[in-house]
Amino acid sequence: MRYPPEHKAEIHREIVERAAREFRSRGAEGIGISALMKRLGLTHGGFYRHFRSRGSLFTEAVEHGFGEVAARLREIAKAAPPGQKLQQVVRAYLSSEHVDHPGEGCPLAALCTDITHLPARERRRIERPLMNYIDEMAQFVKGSTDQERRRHALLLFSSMAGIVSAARAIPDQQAREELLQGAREFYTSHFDGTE
Amino acid sequence: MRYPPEHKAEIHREIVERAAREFRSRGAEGIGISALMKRLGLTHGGFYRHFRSRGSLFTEAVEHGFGEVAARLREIAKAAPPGQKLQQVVRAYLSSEHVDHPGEGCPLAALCTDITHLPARERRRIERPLMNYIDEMAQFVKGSTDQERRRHALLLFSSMAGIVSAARAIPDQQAREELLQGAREFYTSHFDGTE
DNA sequence: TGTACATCAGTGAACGCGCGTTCACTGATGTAC
DNA sequence: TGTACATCAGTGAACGCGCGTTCACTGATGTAC
Repeated sequence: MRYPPEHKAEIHREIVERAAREFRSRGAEGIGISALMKRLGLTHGGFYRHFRSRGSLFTEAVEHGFGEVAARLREIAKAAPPGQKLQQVVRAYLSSEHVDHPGEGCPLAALCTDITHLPARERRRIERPLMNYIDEMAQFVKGSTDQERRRHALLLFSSMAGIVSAARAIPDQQAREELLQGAREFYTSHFDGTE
Repeated sequence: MRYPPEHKAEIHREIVERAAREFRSRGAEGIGISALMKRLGLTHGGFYRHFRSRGSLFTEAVEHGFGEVAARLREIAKAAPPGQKLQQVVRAYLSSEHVDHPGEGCPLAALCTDITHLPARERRRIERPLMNYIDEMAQFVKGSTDQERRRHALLLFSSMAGIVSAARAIPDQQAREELLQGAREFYTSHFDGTE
């Protein structure tokens, strides 16, 4: 079959979006090419018209995930009353919503250990989108210079990713909610640069 | 061959110790039964005299890992001058030593996402050793009641696990060291209960 | 004391399965003439 | 305008491989008599 000229790019994007969701919620080994393509109504054979390999898709999916989360948090900050931008961002990040829906959440929280085990080449591809994400968040974080704000943002988001990961690992609902609640208070009071 | 009566328990322990190391440094899917047994000078067939399944070993290895790290940090606190216990513990946890040697480090930092994807039954088995670890660390953490210290300890160690994971994901050595340095200062100054 | 048998950690071939990847083929549409 | 051919995303069978798991067998030592 012949497809319209924009068709290929669209399918490519659909695969990446779906993969970004599935990898975050099930882990890097949690879904195969065949199952992934089936979810888009396609078969596995066509996959290699779009990607060099499964690993390449994983990297691209992680990159996409960082962009997606940055965009979401950007909107939340935009909609927040002045002086409450960081508070709202931290609340969204440390929400049980985020803990319960890894598929739409931060790749750092959902895939950090998988990223760690990536070949160096792939890991370097991820570095820039990660740093763009952090740099964008830096504007809401306290600090007297841009550099200091960036350092604080990396510290804050690495820590919060740890909180979200740990919350997901804790089966007890109450302990989980307590951790999130405590963390929200702690991080909003120590990193706010917008008040 | 017939082996001395304590032989089986010894081999069992050796497998768990080695698995705890390999899983932490390579991830839950990073090593197979065959390669693991070979590293102990054994063959894969005998594995099932010791464990019901690979998954069961993984859980046991994680449990072992928590005990191991708790013991190491306990010794560090013990050896620290009074008033510097938490500081030393945080320094050890947030050291580049820890970042560079996941195999001997905290399972929360090395395997959090793998733990998240465990079947509920296995995840619950891990809960107690994790909480024992946290509870033991709680004595060094600020707070006016035991409960508050425990809540702070969970917050602190989840956050620090996130820092260590993120540091491992960051290829740039300088950015990594900067993150660790900043985090050491931040967490020692905000959670110390021994000064 | 000697003999026959039981035990059981360990061995390594074999099995089954899933997965990433390849490849010959399809078929609707675009292009050349 | 019509005909022959090229294009290329997608299909699904097939391949190769690794891995978890099983199982018949080994053989040193313990136990029963």
